[in-house]
Amino acid sequence: MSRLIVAYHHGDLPAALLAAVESAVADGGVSGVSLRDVARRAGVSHSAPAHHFGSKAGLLTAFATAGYQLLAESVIKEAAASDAGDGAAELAAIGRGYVRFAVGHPAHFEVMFRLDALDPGNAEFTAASEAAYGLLTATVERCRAAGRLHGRSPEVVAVSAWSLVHGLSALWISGRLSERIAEQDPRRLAAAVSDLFVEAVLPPPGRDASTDGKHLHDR
Amino acid sequence: MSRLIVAYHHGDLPAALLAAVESAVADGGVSGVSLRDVARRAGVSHSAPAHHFGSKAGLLTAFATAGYQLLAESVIKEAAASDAGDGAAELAAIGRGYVRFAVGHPAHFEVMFRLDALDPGNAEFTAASEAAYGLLTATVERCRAAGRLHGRSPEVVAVSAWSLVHGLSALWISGRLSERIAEQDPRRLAAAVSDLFVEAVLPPPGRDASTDGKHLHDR
DNA sequence: GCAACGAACTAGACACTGTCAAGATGACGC
DNA sequence: GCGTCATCTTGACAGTGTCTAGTTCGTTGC
Repeated sequence: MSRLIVAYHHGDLPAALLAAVESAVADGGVSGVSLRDVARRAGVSHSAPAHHFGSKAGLLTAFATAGYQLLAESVIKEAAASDAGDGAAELAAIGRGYVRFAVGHPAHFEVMFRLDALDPGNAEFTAASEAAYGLLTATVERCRAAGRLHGRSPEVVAVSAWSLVHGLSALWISGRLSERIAEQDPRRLAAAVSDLFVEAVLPPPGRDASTDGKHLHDR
Repeated sequence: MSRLIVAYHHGDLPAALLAAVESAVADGGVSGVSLRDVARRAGVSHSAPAHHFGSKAGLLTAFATAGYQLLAESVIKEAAASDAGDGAAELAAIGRGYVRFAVGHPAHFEVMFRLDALDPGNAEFTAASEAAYGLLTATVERCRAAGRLHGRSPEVVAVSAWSLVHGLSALWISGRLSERIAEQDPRRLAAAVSDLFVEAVLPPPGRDASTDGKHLHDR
């Protein structure tokens, strides 16, 4: 009851507006989103969104923040399903989870990296994005502790891993990838790419450098 | 002389408009670009851009097409500077060239992947993008012929390589990367990431699978 | 030399956008 | 009951993309 302080008129307009953003992005891309269209989809007046989110950038930032939370959920879920080990399998799971999120929530993904359309100073937004990135760095650190990095810089490995899955997701979403590649299931493609990375870059600890990842081939 | 058929009034308005797009994107991002602002920067009336490019999407598509041509130039230049071999060094050079382009022409790069703001059916655009992608697949094919792929799918290797450099570029441009990483020179970061990939994924041909990339470490 | 032509560009209008200021509505504490 | 205040509406403003109709001015045919 006291939870509904904010909800007498409409029900939960902020949530309804965020849902309207999703369908608007799905219909016409981020550049096709307008506050007035979002308002129309939610059945309210044209300036209701600005009242709750301040501006168009504020609305999109809130949507992007929700996206980072969904991303973290997807990554955690996928990592939990993998066998806990020295972090390497978990890193591949993070990659799969990242792409799974991007493909499952293309509208969120698209908005999350449109920084020029967002409010970059928003505290909740940066916190959500920091939290998601922390999942990656923590896992890379576990790989390092387990001797999986073979002397490589954890920073370079983390950036490479992030770039790989981010690039794959972005290219897939943009449609530029599906025109060219035979593998039409993005999740299987993500799994193949993630496994390739982990297997090649993070083979089980050998003597000094990467020595043998051969027994990982048989998946 | 006869080359200037198109140029009696202004000089070369299409080129001037494309240059105006670049500065407009640099100032306010893609979402800050307006046809009227571009026209103002070029010193012409508000509807002159539409006359030459049809629409806003047409103008941005022409700008993105020029971007793909610049990308191909940058990649070719960087690859030519590397010692021609079995393709592996060339692949790393392509990665460096890709990021060098993205960092050197952030406005073009930003527009090139904003497919929802472009005219996807434009023939010159798709031709330019195909040509750029062909440089990558040809190099991966040379690696395969040289036994550098160790039985991996050329398609997966090509997509991984592209995703890696594209993701790195996109994250760098978005500003999300520079907040977190100590290495502040994107070209050195690109070189480190490209070398990591080539060294780990495409070690010199060994017995069967990736066996030893150790002697490549000392660069 | 000179008109007809056509490409390059301008000027005006339209519906649409984001944002702001002011007003209306209705649930809540007292 | 009644003031209070967050929720939401209404109306206005400058700015936008695109369309139509006009104007300017080299080039070409004669």
